[in-house]
Amino acid sequence: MRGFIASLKWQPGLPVNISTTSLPASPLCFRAMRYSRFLAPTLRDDPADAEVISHKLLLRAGYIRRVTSGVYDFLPMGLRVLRKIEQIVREEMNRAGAQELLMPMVQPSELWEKSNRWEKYGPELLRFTDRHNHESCLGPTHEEVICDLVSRELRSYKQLPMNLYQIQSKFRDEIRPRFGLMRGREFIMKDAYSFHADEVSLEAEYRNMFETYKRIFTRLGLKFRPVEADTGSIGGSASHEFHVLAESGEDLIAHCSGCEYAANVEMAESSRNIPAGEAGDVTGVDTPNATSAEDVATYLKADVAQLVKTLLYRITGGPEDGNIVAACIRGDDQLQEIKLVRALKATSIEMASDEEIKAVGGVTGFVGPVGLSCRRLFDDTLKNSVGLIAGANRIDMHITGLDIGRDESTSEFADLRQTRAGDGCPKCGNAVKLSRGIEVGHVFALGTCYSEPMEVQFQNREGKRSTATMGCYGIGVSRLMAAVVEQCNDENGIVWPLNLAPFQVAIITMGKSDSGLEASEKIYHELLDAGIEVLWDDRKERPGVKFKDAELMGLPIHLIVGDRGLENGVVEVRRRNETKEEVKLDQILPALQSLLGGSQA
RNA sequence: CGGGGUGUAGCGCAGCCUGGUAGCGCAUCUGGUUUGGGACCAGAGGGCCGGGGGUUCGAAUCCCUCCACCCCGACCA
Repeated sequence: MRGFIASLKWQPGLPVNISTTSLPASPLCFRAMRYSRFLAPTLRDDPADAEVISHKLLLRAGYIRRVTSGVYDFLPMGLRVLRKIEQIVREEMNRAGAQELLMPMVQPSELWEKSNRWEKYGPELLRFTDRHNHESCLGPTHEEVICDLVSRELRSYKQLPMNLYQIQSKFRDEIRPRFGLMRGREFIMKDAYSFHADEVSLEAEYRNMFETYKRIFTRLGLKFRPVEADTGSIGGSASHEFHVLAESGEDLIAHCSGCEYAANVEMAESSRNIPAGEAGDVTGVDTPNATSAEDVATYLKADVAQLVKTLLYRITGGPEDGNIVAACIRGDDQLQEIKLVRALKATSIEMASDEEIKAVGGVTGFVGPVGLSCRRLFDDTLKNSVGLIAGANRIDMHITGLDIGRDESTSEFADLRQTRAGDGCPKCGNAVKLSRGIEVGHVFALGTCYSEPMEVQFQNREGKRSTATMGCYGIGVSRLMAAVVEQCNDENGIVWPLNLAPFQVAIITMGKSDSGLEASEKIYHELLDAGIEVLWDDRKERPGVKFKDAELMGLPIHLIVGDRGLENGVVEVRRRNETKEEVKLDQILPALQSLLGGSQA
């Protein structure tokens, strides 16, 4: 080793000529895509801790490896796919007129204090101090940094609108990371931020991004659906999520069978059949041990929908901070907690304890709206209803004949129930369906909620200082990789679409003779020269092993070079699990180019 | 945060109940036979049995404690 080190010479003063036209070949460069030299370790068994198909397959096929909870390595093949997804996103963002930049992952606490999020953002924000005892965090998102940047550079309305984006790693210390790349703590995201002089301009850009997202997800070959989304605690005027439809999705979305309406169940509105109750006087009835809505309905031989479920929550944030609030819905409905949070302008809610229930006059198991000392909200479907049944706030008792409009002077109504499959669409009345979705994109008209505190100001047409209006637009790039696999797989492994595959072609060399290897190497170089991405499986493995691996990895085109075909001067070209044909040796390139659509070279 | 579960070789697991210093399959390495759908034979390497503490002559095994990871729940008066 010592002699080797001495042989590495640097002579100062000598000009270094680096020719870009005739690069000397590194000893490794022609080996790079030979499987025998390539880091793509496949596993025969499913790793025990992988639950969803994309997690299993990406691990087994050698795309990713786990480093720690919610944090992954992208191996060479994984990175190749990631780059392709990024490139599609990048091309479409650029086409839409956005400019790429790169912001830091480490952010100073000052910026977050300025936006008031240092306090508001929960434990998801990973905070730390540096050696100077300076408080910092890992960026879960970049509104603060972009606002800081733009506020320094923005002077005139003439500079607006502008849309800046980056493709960068984010860190969110999720409560429960799971499903591999689907919900990681560290993940790669494309985030764009637009700045505008007025609402009209923001709306135009929102629409522009909406269309851009449709293009992106279409190019990625995904079955997706834009859905109306909760604007969250941030406020803002409009928000859409883009969901990839998949069984493993963590979100529930409601979509109409008759029109375009689609919304996250966190906010989906819908109509339901409201049973006609019979009016009567409020009467107490004994309901021994009947606490659940179903039990009470059965016991009283009544329709569950005529029951009023009264749920008590402890509220955090907003005007009701620290208070207990009652939410009333029909017995056969479920409370959509996000709707309650929104109705109360709260940040979070939690079910009240037995002591808290008691403190506001309730009796656990027999809580009803009548007689509670706390604020009460009723679901819209309870308006104008008569003959309702509710808890009596006395042990083993309910009341019948309740008419909220008649019996309650200070009744507040809001949409609190969760949409159910079969409910009526709020737009057209047709039946609503529920599907699972993976949220892969989110567009958001923010308004001035960040630009105001961050002082993103400019001089307007009238010469006065004005605050910029903002939009933000995110795409989960690494999550997309998992989402694609969720949709594109079969019993043998991943089935990448051509434009996302890490390699378009796998050369599978079989047989024992040297002629197979020689022919393969020739083809390998021919394809490389033609700009085709190819992984040459030159390993000394049996054919079955090579077929299985190529299929597991999801490579779209397999070129099988074997002695049997070579004797006749042909190789076999297969599309994964589809057609196969024999192609003469000198026709390989044109055959592949036609399969690849001619655009890949 | 709460509840449940699992940590033993790169991956998948057995051994633990009933203590005696570690095993199986796949993968890896060597040699040979094979070669169009996850081969076979022979041999080999690889493990502070998640960490720490305790009980014991002796701990993967029993006890305590910490940690990591996975699953479920945040569905309800």
